[in-house]
Amino acid sequence: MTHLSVKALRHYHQVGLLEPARVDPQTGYRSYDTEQVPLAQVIRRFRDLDMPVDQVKEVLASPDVAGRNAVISEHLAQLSARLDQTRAAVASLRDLLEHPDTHPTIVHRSVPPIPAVAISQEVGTGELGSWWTGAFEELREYVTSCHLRPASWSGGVYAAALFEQERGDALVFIPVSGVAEGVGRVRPCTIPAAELAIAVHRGSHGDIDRTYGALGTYVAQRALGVEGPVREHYLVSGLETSDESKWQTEIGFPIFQT
Amino acid sequence: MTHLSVKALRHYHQVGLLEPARVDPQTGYRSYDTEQVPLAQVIRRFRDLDMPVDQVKEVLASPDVAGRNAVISEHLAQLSARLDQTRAAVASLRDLLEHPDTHPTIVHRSVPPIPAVAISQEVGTGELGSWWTGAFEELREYVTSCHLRPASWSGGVYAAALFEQERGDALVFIPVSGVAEGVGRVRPCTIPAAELAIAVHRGSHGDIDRTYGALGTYVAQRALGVEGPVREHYLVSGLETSDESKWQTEIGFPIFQT
DNA sequence: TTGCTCCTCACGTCACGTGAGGTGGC
DNA sequence: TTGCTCCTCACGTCACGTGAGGTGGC
Repeated sequence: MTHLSVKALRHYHQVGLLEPARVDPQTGYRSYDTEQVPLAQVIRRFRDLDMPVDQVKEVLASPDVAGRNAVISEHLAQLSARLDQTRAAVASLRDLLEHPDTHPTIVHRSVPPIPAVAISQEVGTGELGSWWTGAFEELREYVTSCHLRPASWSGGVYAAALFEQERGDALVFIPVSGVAEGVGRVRPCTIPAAELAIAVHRGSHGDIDRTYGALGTYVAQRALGVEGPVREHYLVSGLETSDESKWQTEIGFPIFQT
Repeated sequence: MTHLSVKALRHYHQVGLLEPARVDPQTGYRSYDTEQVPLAQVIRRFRDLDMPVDQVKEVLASPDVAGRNAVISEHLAQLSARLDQTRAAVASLRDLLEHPDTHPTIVHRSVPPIPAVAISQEVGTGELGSWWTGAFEELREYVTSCHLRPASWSGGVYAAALFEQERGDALVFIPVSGVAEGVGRVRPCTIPAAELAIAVHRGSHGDIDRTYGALGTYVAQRALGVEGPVREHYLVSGLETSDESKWQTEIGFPIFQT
């Protein structure tokens, strides 16, 4: 009747998602009422949308329609985001296979210490995107409210662990001078001086690994050492335009002669 | 450089997807060459598209571009199919929440034995869709090549195990008379007589469970017994139009008085 | 000598599917 | 008495992530 398998029904019983109307105490046989059919159908649809069982329970438990719709909308937004990501991955794969030998120009640059305001935190790669957006929103609000003028490009500083362990220290900053104290998560700081090997990545961050790979190959082949976190400067980013093909990201590997 | 985590690299080593260029026999330390970076980037993209590791191995192992592209295309087709399915599930969920009390009209009908040509097999629900399409293509080809005229609607007969155990006997048929022997998978047979409770499902098969649920509720509330496989008749189906909203499927539960 | 990095197990994740082995009711 | 259906464990799936515990090289 519901196109749920027997195994699924047993599982839903076990996790408390859909309880049988009666369970025979002698034999353990499960019985359901016809009134449970619509509920089962709703559950099946949520599961078809890959909504986790716990989240389905939440939706069914929330008594008000508003709260229920919020959970549903959030899940649909996640589906839509995954869809965008898939589309980007397809484009990125196609580009990689069609133009395998695209190499960016790499230059060396000494950067001095930069006074800035920054937000930093240990984050996982999964949440990095939303953290990045939220942090820059807060930074910009702070800079605007203090009538400060950015002295240069916004940037980020990312620990190696973030890439290697999927979790590590991230810091985003806007260069400004003369700030004594911060507000909220915003803190004044100085981005340390560094010797950088730099390349500009154009386009979506979905294939930013190509430029990372080119830089890494460059320093490995020249027997340069890499020490410290990677630096990024956002020449054009999601803060300016949602057209990802216009994005430009400067990537800097901190190097030293070995 | 590749945005693959250390854990992922170790895993890819273990399953033989990406072997380190050198492994120190003393310490077990893995070393990679810069030439492996592009390969790692391709792997990352396939995995971003949820291509199973074994399939990625297949793609990378296939020496000719044609075979490689075939595997890729097949995977992209699967992605696209899943996307359609998701879209359908969203529409189906919305419809269920907005119109929870839609009930089809249910009638009783005695059907006589029907001579037909059929293809039958034990199948899983996962492969049912493509099996169905392929089987009907073969049946139609047979009917056309023998200059037979269908005597009524095409149909299907589905064992309960197919719904309850995700795997069971399925049979699809085209009613024709006077066939002595089959070709390929096609076999002449007689669809047995039955007493049916019938409802017509309109629209995509994505929410055909609603009509199944309505029929099941109907027979349960009238204390009718259900015995034998479910019957479907395809009044309008994917064989006639790809516009799923136009589909009409007659569903018959075989009943008896208790 | 002390961190740091790399390593190897072993186990957890998530929603069931897959058997194995057993029992009640017709 | 014989199938049939329902049950309960226990384990497998898939691609890693998460610790625990240990070691080599600077």
